[in-house]
Amino acid sequence: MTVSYTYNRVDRVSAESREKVLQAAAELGYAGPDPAARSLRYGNTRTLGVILGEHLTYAFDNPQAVTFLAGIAEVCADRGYGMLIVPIAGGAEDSLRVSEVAVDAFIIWTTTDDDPVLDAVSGSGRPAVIHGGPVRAGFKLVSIDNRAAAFAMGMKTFAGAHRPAILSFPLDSSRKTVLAAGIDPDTVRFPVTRQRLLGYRDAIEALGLDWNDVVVGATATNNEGEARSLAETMFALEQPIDAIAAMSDDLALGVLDAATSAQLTVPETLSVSGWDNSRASALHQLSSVAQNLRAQGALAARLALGEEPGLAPDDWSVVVRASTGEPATQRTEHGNTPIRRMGANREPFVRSDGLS
Amino acid sequence: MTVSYTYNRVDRVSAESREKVLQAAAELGYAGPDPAARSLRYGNTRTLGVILGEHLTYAFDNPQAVTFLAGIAEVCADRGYGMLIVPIAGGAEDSLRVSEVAVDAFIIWTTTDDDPVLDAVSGSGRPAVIHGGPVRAGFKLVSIDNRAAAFAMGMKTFAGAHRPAILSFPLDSSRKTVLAAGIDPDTVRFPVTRQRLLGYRDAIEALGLDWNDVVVGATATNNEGEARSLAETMFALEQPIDAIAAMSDDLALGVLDAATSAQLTVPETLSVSGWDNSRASALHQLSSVAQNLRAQGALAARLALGEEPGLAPDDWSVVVRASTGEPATQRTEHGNTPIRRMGANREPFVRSDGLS
DNA sequence: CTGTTAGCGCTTTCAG
DNA sequence: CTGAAAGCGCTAACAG
Repeated sequence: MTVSYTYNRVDRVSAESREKVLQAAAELGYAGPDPAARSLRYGNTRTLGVILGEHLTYAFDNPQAVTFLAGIAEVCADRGYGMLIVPIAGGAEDSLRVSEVAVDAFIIWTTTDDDPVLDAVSGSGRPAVIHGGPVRAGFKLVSIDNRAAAFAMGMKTFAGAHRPAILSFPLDSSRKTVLAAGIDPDTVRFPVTRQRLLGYRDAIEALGLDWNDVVVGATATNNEGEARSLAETMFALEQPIDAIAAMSDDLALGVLDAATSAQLTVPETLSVSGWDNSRASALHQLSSVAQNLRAQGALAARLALGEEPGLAPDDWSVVVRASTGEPATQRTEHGNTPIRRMGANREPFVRSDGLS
Repeated sequence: MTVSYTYNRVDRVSAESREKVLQAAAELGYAGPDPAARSLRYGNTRTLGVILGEHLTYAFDNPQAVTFLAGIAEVCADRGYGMLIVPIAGGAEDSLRVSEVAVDAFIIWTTTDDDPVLDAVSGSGRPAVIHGGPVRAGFKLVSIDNRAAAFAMGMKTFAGAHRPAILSFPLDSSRKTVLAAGIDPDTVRFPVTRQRLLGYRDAIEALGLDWNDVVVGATATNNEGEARSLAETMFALEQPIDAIAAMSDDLALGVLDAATSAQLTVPETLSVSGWDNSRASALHQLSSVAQNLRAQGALAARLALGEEPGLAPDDWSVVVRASTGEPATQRTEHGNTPIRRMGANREPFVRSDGLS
């Protein structure tokens, strides 16, 4: 039939025939080429698959993940690619769903080292870009150097402290709330969390403190309320905590709230820092690690599409505000770590090995 | 080949053959059935298409849209459906993209009455659910009664005011910033915005005020900073504004900020209300219209999947806090409007006609 | 400019 | 339990 040409090669069909075809289509209720048949024929789907954590719906509650998604969406909208959110629900059927999804490539929001979904992605044979970690053969990685950033922020947060503590994301998939000292970072299966713990430990040791004395509180979710109650527990310890580095601004805000209730002055009796430089962190004069998750999302999308982006998005920086005792609005740039260099000749913001 | 059975009807193939097939697959690098071919054969894709406003990336910056998405995601994760975000970029090619996308049904985040994307969805012949509006033959609608809710909140916000004003979403797709009196709501092409303006006008008239005196400020984006500067202009008018109903909490927070700078006391000299009952609205004692966008997202997804949900999500309510001059934390339930009744026999939270 | 043919990879009869 | 054949709807290549 000429009908295919009518829809695809407008120039290779006479206006007359074209009109006839369109008319017939209208009568028959034909809605144009079927996309599924098309992608079978073409061998591609013009769709990117996005895999969001252990359960899809957690991700939408997480402003960082949403920002990352916005970056992917930007590139997809520009290139005309669909963005297919894969229905991950934390069950055994997740792997099946990954292999049953019609996409050209995958983008994965950071997950545990041993998430079976990663095997399913490998098994699908399609290109994959992972954000944050874990590092995997065949997967491209988009990530800041979380360890270096945590180290830099740890140095600010813990400077002068005697009883430092860390407020962490969950340490394993059980997501149990934990409060303990001397946690071994290497036992943590979430690579981003692990790298940050390692970075904080680096700072503790650089400051001459003992890691085994450092209390780590891990919340079940990235939730301000939970952070507040953990902080309250920390303030009630025999030797009360005097510095807390939190892995998100939400957690840090919970700490600030608890500090207000406990009438602790920040930063004099308590130094606090967060992560991701949210609007709220600026509002509350909270020192925070800044990174451009939107740019990272866009980068991940470009890599997934097989583009070779020459320009890297900004790397991380430490934004120092009043909560860690330095003059407000001072901004210290970092990122010239051994792993990722800034400046004219900086390396591309991509790694496919070794970070973990 | 027996290979298909290996993957689909595990019971109809001997363990031995199955093993052989799997082994061969591994050697040949066969990654399992191709999803595109599968959906061609099955005639369905197990994927829901989501269309987000005039440009995809705006939506991710809009916490309300994100909450709605979370609701869709919840249902998709549960049912094993993919959630395909259609790459809408505000150009002529958007319609093409809609028809080229392999999905079983569409969910549309509210857009203008005449958005051509809607025609493309109609033309695709696939089921569609629209959130907020516009109302269209063949599309299911999930929406609160924005007019009734705006009326109820208008009555609280404008009570006792002499110079009321409204802070609105854009009035047309040009998204120009506007500040004018006596706007005719019926000229506004965004149905949600139109309904809310109509509701506020109903309140103005019920309070014996003149709509032609009511200043309407429309921001280009849902942005606190822009709201602040519009509010500042309003405060500098010959007869300064003494009540502002805003269509989002973000806008209302900008007003509160401007009020603080202008040393206006809230609610004594300025009454303010917002919309969507965000965390920040509670924090700042801002009266706000509450609706459960997450439940609406979930409902939209169930409808798109052809389910007939018996239970409707909660309807809207007016949450009165200190910013409109009533005792804090008092909560007035509404929703028993002519259009959508609450209570034991309430109508399903779905309409497919007439709201606009 | 138009019509025919083959085949993308799969699953589902239907026979063996 | 396994094999063969047909066809989902499309498009690229080739002939007319």
